[in-house]
Amino acid sequence: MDTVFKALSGATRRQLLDRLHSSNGLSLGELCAEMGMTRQAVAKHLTLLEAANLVVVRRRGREKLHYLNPVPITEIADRWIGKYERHKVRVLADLKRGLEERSDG
Amino acid sequence: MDTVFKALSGATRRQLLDRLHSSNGLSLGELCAEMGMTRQAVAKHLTLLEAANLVVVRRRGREKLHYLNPVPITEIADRWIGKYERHKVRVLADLKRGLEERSDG
DNA sequence: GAAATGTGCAACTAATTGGTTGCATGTCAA
DNA sequence: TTGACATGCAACCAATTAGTTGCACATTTC
Repeated sequence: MDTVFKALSGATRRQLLDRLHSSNGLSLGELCAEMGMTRQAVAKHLTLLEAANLVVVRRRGREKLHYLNPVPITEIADRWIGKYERHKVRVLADLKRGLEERSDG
Repeated sequence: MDTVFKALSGATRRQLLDRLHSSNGLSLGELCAEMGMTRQAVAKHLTLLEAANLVVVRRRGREKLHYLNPVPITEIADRWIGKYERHKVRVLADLKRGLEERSDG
């Protein structure tokens, strides 16, 4: 659980999750594109994401394919939002998002 | 949004949220108890939690009361879990939790 | 099997972070 | 208005982190 928060704490790692969210199953090389840093740096970040089980990998020949695993993310909310509180909070969040989209979205 | 992840990245700050989750509206002094560090350190952590809007405060005389705000936490999940994917992932998370409770809980 | 491609591992540096100490400010009670 | 309590602010230090460079290993292709 600790590892999940650690993994999510870095902007680079969140960006990697964004990439995988919009295009799942990318290789290390593909993930490096547009990241503006060395391949080794990206690989280190992916190691943390794997340790947190936020990313799972599958090898294909010399390539390593990365897939986003959303389960640990839901467990974050479960820690501080009670089961019967969820719906109420979701309504609030949706309302907030709606207002933001109208004003500056 | 960035500030939320930064705030959640520290174990001490997560512990503070735990305290507020089980007993909302505590003062700085009350939050310091059982934290095993100086008041100033705790105050710094609370500053970050406020900046992230995870904690909102209300002054009462010379005291500063702290309240947990769960909305930013739901927004984390929204970033990487699509609206129509939520239900499926929740079922998986509940299943996982159920299995864990049976085995080692 | 040699070259090109894709990845793995380790040492190093600059910047950030988590905690400390010391002192200042504001509020309540007598 | 003095003393006690609750909090605020700033300088400082040790440990962690984000990125780098350099080299090694594995797989495909010719």
